[in-house]
Amino acid sequence: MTVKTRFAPSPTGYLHIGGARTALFAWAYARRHGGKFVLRIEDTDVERSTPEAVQAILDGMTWLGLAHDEGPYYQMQRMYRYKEVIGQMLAAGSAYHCYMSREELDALRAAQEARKEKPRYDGSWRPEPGKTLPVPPSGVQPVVRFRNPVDGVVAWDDQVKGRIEIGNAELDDFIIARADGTPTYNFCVVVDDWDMGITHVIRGDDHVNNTPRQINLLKALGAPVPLYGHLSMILGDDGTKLSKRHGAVSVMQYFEEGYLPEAVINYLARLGWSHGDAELFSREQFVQWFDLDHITPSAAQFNTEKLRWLNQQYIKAADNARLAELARPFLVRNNADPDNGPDLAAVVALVKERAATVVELADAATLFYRTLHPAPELLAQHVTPDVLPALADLAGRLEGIDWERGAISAAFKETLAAHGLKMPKLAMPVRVLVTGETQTPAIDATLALIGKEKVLARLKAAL
RNA sequence: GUCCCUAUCGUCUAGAGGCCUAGGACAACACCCUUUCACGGUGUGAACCGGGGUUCGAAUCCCCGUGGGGACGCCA
Repeated sequence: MTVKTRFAPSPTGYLHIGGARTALFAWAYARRHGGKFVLRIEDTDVERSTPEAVQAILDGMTWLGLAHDEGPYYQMQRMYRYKEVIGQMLAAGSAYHCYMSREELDALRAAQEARKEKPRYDGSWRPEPGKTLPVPPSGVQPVVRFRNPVDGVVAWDDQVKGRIEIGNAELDDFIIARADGTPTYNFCVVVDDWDMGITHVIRGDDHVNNTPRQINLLKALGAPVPLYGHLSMILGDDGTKLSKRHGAVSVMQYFEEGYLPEAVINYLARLGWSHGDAELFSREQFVQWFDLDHITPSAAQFNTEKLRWLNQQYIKAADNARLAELARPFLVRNNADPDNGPDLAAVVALVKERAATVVELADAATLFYRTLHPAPELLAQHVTPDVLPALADLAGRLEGIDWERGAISAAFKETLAAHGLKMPKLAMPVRVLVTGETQTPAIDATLALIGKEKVLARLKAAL
């Protein structure tokens, strides 16, 4: 049997971090077993589904590198199939028309809640042997309900949570087609998973309660029941449910904040899954290791600090030319022109050890492309009158050398020796004068990249 | 309210009855390295929710509490 998994988002918003992890796990499972990964867009909620959201989900998956082998399928394009199956179920008696109005239903639920009961449909229109059904009111479009078994339990061995059993007594006859004829979620999922030959349903655990209904439906249809694995939810940094408040709405936001997709993948993989003590591993390694047995059944809290650390590890290891291209737009945003100054890849090589994100990388690179004027208090603090002679001496020595790091370093050391100073005493004022900052890479390497002319001009301006 | 799931350092987690005086990682703190800031290195503090069982032995199995989460839609 070929493994087939699917990711089935509803296009009502962006691909958020929880959805991304679900997609990652479903993708990895298919890859791990040489199977297929299906993308299915569940757009039957016409009110809330948008083409923009579909695109956003596609973009997010692409950025993360989660390619699907089949699809995307769109449920709205499969209406003919759902209607066909509903017709069959009606004919077979496993589904029936229900004429209870919304108002009646609301009243029923309200009464049940008042009695502290679990709100559920009471089966008024459910056909039973020897039971006389009410007369269908005229002018009312009926919904179609599934005739759920009354007795027994539905059980499955959840691939992450273990065995789960739910009594049929807890379930009611849920609606599979609305009054306007459109099918509902639980029904479409079942028909799709069946038609598409899905073998492993890996999804969020908010679907645990839907699973028994879907299994009953599958059985009524004579369809095979796939294996289910329910992933617990991801909580925000503050331990509460993820929402817009946490700024983690869309995975693309991580792109905008300067995270590398491989870092996000690595982080997400470790959130709720583990392989011994392994923390830092490639996508390929992840696919080789991934299994359902080591998924944590409880909810996990998102930790931006750790994501940052991982991202930093990936930035340090990343190719300079690639990082340069990624940083370029952020440099431009900083009003720096990356084409007017030292080679960006060389700058990136120098600053990447002190950047946790591409944004920070660009920020650190900015001083190489823009004249930054030091704040007066920095000048007052570092460029004190007693270092002026040493600075003048240094400027003189720099003027006569070949402009490369080793020679610059030598000029510093000679100046230090001549004036009996320690490195920071001289390097800090130079740093402030030339870059406008107190935090830069090693001063000799920094000066080497900025260029002789600019360095000398800025130094002399202070003397 | 009913049903379902869940519970190890602040956080992510290792742990499948003895290998656990509970391991790793992020974060914190200290020290080292050092040309500022970082990086890197070394080290320290930090957890099995509570109570009952089962067992020679329980973080691991069972039960009951408690905390957290989810579901109970003509949403998905």
